[in-house]
Amino acid sequence: MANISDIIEEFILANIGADAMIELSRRELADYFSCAPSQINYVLSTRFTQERGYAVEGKRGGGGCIKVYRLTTDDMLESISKMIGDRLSVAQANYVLENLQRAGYIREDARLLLATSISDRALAQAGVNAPVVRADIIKQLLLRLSR
Amino acid sequence: MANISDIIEEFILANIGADAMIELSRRELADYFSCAPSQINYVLSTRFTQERGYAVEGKRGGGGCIKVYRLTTDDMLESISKMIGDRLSVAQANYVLENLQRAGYIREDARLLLATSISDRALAQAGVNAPVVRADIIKQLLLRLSR
DNA sequence: TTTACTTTGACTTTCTTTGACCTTAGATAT
DNA sequence: ATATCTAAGGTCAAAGAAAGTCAAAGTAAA
Repeated sequence: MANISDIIEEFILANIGADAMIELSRRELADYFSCAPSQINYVLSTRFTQERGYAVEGKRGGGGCIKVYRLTTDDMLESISKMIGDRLSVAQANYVLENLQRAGYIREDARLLLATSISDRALAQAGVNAPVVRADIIKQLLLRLSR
Repeated sequence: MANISDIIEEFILANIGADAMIELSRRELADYFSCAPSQINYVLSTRFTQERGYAVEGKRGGGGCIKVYRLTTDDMLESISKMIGDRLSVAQANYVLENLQRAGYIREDARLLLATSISDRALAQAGVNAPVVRADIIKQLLLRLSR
């Protein structure tokens, strides 16, 4: 515990604040800590990953910046998410969506739209991969709902 | 957020008003924000696009001006379906979803969930096909919403 | 001594800003 | 009427300003 990455991690953690978001400038941070700009990317990609409960979003060009969000996890969603394997049929996915509605995470209109988005028609182009894509979509939804 | 383009965008959004239209003078705006006149065109062509639900119309010569309209529901479904080809980027798909929300077809929570379901992460397994799958999902949504 | 983690920097991609040059519409003079 | 002038807006490409990627080199831990 003394390397720059850890220090930068501390800094971000300390400043991410109550609204669970921080907006930073890669260049300024790098200047401040006297390191290569890409060091910031390294810290973000090793410490502020989705698995650890963070989302990172960057914008390039003049006035660009990097935003780091803290996701707040919910045990129930996490456990559902673990139960889901690599593949999901339309029926299984709909079952999950119905549960989410029942549990109050989503309303009926959203459920119907989501059902459309994971339907066989919508995922036709994914071919044999459709069940895998469908599982991923549902997993991402669970992640999103848990933040 | 500190670049002129974003500030000019804010300004236009703030002034477009209830009648969904604003008439502006390129010269005056550029003077006001101390930028090149063509900066205004840049803002208009990157932020006030059809995808995002706006139409821009300019008139040259003496007494010329630029009018920015916010599109309303009727125009929208039509222009959106025209816009959608075989493939759709995440950004494009999100504009569509934002338009749908603005037009009152979907609520914010549904939009966010749908955004998740067409994200790169969710469609990662579709690989190179992701933009095609994404376009299909959006098309199916439009079909569902229009009935 | 491996193996995993850090640090660095060259190169890429994306978005923004600027300026030179073009086109159009109305006004004015002939 | 017609030609010319002038005051708009339009286009495009080059330069600038971020952030992103990746691989090589350096360090620490097992």
